[in-house]
Amino acid sequence: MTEQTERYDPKAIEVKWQRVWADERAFAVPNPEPGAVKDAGKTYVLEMLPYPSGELHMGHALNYTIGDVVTHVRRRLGQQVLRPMGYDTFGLPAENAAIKEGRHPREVTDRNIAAIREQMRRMGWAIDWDRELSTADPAYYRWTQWLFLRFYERGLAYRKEAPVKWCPKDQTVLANEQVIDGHCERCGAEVETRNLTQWFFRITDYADALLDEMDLLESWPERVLTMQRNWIGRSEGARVVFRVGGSGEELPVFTTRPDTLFGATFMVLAPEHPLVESLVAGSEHEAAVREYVRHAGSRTNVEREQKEKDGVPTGRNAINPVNGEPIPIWVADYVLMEYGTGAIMSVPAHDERDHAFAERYGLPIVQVVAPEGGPEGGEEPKAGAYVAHTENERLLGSGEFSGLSAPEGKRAIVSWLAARGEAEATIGYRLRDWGFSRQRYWGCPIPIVHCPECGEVPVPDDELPVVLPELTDYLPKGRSPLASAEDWVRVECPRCGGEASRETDTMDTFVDSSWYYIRYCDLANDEAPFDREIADYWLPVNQYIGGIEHAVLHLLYARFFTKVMQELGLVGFREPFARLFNQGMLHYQGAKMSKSKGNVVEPLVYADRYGADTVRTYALFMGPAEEDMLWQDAGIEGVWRFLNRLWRVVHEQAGRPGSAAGVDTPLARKAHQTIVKVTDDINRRFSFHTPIAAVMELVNEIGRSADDPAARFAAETAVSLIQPYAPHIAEELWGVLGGERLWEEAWPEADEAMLVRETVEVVVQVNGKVRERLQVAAETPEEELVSLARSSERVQEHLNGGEPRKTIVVPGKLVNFVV
RNA sequence: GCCGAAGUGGCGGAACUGGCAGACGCGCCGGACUCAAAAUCCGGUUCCCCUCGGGGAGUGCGGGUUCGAUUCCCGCCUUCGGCACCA
Repeated sequence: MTEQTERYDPKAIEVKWQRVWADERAFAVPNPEPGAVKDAGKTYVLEMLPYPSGELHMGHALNYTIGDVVTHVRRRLGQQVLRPMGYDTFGLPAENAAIKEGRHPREVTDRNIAAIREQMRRMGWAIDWDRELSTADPAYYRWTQWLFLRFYERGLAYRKEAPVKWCPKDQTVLANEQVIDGHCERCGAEVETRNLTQWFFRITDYADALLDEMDLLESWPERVLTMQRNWIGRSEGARVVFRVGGSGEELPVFTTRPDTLFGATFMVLAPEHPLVESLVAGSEHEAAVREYVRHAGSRTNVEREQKEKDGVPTGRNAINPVNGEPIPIWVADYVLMEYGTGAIMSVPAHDERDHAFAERYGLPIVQVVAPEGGPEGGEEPKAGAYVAHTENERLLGSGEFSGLSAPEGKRAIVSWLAARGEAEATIGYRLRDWGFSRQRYWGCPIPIVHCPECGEVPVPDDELPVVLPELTDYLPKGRSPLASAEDWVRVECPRCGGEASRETDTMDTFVDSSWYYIRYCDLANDEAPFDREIADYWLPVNQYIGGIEHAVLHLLYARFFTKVMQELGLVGFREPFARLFNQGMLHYQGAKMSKSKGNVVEPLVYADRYGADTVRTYALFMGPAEEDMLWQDAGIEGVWRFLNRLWRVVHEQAGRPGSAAGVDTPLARKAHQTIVKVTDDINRRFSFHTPIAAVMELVNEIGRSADDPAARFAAETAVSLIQPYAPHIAEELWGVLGGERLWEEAWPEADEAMLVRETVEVVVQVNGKVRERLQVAAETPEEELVSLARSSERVQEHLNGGEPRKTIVVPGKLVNFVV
């Protein structure tokens, strides 16, 4: 063997094997025959698809390498693994990238997709390249539009005027989920609230299903479920009807604390509340209220939250239904029109915000609930006492309800009022309908025609897709760029044939990605988005992998879409992703790795230097993949050295006879233990970094005991186990050892016989202090164990020749003499 | 404020069911090879004390359970993440 062939040259071998995999379509998997029974042997492994807004960054490398390890291991365990790839082409990320370059988004995304595809091949990921899609492909978005029409028919997609979030920089409406702390998720600009006519999906109808059906999920990170629960924000309470004094007009409020109704001392309306104007019309308060409402409207959401609470009185009263008492009605912008009814009953003794407001304006504070052991029933609560809500509170000063516990009080008061038609138990949600229309060019057109005669008319299915017109000037202008494509906009009304115009807003990119995971199953279908039988065969996705940033975006939307598709009879499952894995964020040079911070690490730069195998292995060796990880340039060197060591060790063993059958040496045992450890870590614990350490340990051991009769077997084991991480070098070394097509070899199984421990270690203590450790036969009987332990010199020394007062024996683990 | 996660060497991190804390890697120290260097290989590396046999302390802090706790329980502290004028 020459010096040349012995040097590890990742570039050469990686190109070589990637070509083999491409030529053989090594990771393609066929669809089932019609009528095929879904069996346990199928697996769908999916990673969130990339935006083609740039090139691959290390976050992608981590994401897709996790999926790759899962894919390889499951394939080698004999499963049929579907593992496709696509591009989330439409949307702001890609369009903004195109604007920056001054080119057309189609051109930029086509180029980026080509680059990303090439980079993915260079990373050697085991992708079924026959199943590749782009959401901006008319053959794909035709079905996005088709699905929209099905939602529309059911009233689940609708248009209305509503206060919506507007990003002044990106010049488009955003979904609530795309607003982070009052700022645009993409560009960071502070968002405004505008009243606009927009398209919405009725996701709020599915709030309970989205919560309750979390039970159907096999394994999702708790933090994602918590985030979704928080986002949906279900709270049980009651709608209670107050009436305006004098007019008797109804003024319903939503409250989660009906037990405190007797403590309501004033009422507050949001400035946007429709009744505000009529309440003050013609009164001495009119001018001041109008001025307040106007001023509140000009404040940004952030200002509204940060300032001290302020408000103005209307001079009118509301009648508290529990006791008929009149309480003043105020207008204040700490009450939000979007939540509940836009009006609240204020209980300053039991709500922090109401308390602050009451203090400022000298409004009465009446305590009506107290913790158990606090003030007794009849006792007058101290004026100004503010009591925070706790679990075991009792009602006081609440008429006939005094003495009840808070939960009992809630139920009793609500049913008492409900009997008079003045209250009903209701549930409030934080979740709003998903506003999905965008005033941007680069998105899926909404297949609706506006006709002066017929109103909104859906585009007939057979006219789909409504193709996005090619515009040279597509820049955002605050209104939809599509409106300037006059020839495209002008259209015959599908219903009456009269002159009509197309909808010019486009869909949010999250609509495109809400169903892509099903399209992969049946990519070529041009009669339906997918065949139900095929979809039901592959889905739900067995293992979904992606970043935490989509916890309340994509992951919530996709769950919603799936539920609707199931109700439409399109699929037979309610949840799209059975198991979810969120990889952590990467940190580098003291900050989260991100483009904006300019500290991104590009996988291909490192792949050029060390090879893709080193990058892949290091990406997972950094630490637990579900936690944030620190990229260290020195760390990747360690993996590079490991692969070189593996290379050398295997070549040393290549000339030796292969079999390990019947060989029982320390190294053979080590190899078997490593198999168990690696298999267990990947399959049971879903841990990807410790297996690498285990293989490193094995390789070190082989290097130290190259003459062990099992050394060659141990080397084979190491190659086989590292294959999911470093498939190219593993393939090459497998060849050196005389094998071929390792990617199709069975995953190694440990020989049970090698793992039986004939001896166990027993800890011997005197008075709880460890004095000796004995290796004894596993089946040593108790008495023998005790006498063995007692005969130890070191133990006798501490027993001082005396008899132990007590002896504790845990077979196989411990003998403790208590003196 | 509410909810969730996490605190282990100089660093990233191991430790499965309560049983030798610090696997593996980085860094550092020493050695081999070399004219020399790089690369590679071998050994050492939690801290303190030491008569070089060993002894003591140690997994954020304080308690508890246990023969035995990084692991289980109670109470704190700190950090990170999510939600938050949501009534």
